[in-house]
Amino acid sequence: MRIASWNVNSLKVRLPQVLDWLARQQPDALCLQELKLEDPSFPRAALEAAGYSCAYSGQKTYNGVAILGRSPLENVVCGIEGFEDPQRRVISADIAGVRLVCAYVPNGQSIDSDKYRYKLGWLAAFCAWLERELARYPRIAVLGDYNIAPEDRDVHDPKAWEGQVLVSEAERDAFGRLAALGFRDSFRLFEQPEKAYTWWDYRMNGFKRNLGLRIDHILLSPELATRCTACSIDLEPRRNERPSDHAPVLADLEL
DNA sequence: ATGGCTATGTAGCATAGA
Repeated sequence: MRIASWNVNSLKVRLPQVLDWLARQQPDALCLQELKLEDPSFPRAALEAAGYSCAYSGQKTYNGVAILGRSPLENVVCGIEGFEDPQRRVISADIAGVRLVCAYVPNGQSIDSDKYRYKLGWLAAFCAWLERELARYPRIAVLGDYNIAPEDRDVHDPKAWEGQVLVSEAERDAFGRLAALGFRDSFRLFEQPEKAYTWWDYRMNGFKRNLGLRIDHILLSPELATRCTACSIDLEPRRNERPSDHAPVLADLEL
């Protein structure tokens, strides 16, 4: 089973690229973030024609998440149970005996902003909820844009980024608490190239110069981690015309 | 030099992303 995650930064703009990518990689499930469209505008027909069923939770302009599956998606749940949040950032579903959580963690803007405090509170609620979900679903994967670079090796210039949003100690602690629950960063289960990132700034030729961050992750429950055979970042879509600023991450599971 | 680019909403710029 191949699962994947991609922050598309507008599904409306990126739909042709998503369809191309689905045809090329043929994932069994794809989690999308930053749809930036409302549910009535979700391109359901085009994705179903490509062979994917869809579960989505969108809003105007910002945020929005979806799960695409080559087999039916069941028990779809939107949001973090018990955490009121008007921002559409989480959707979960069962597919082929695996529980998938698609998440778009808040960016945080800067460490002195209200958005940073919202991010930390959001992460605390997310972590507490995932502890309960992990107990319910031994086969659970949490995919998405975490907006956290877990370690300095996930940052092109750790000195320049030191203490900033996406790499701050409090954010890395939150990521560490997910690991403490038993979730494994699938990318680090395997030997990987140096300077592997999933996001590059549109400005300053960030991608060409590989000035990136690894902030998109596929976390796996212990049971799924033992069944994971590969994890990689696909750089090809970042080379497209009008690319998303994020690249997709993929993981293969032997179930 | 705190800029640089992209997308959205909405009609000349403001907000947000990371």
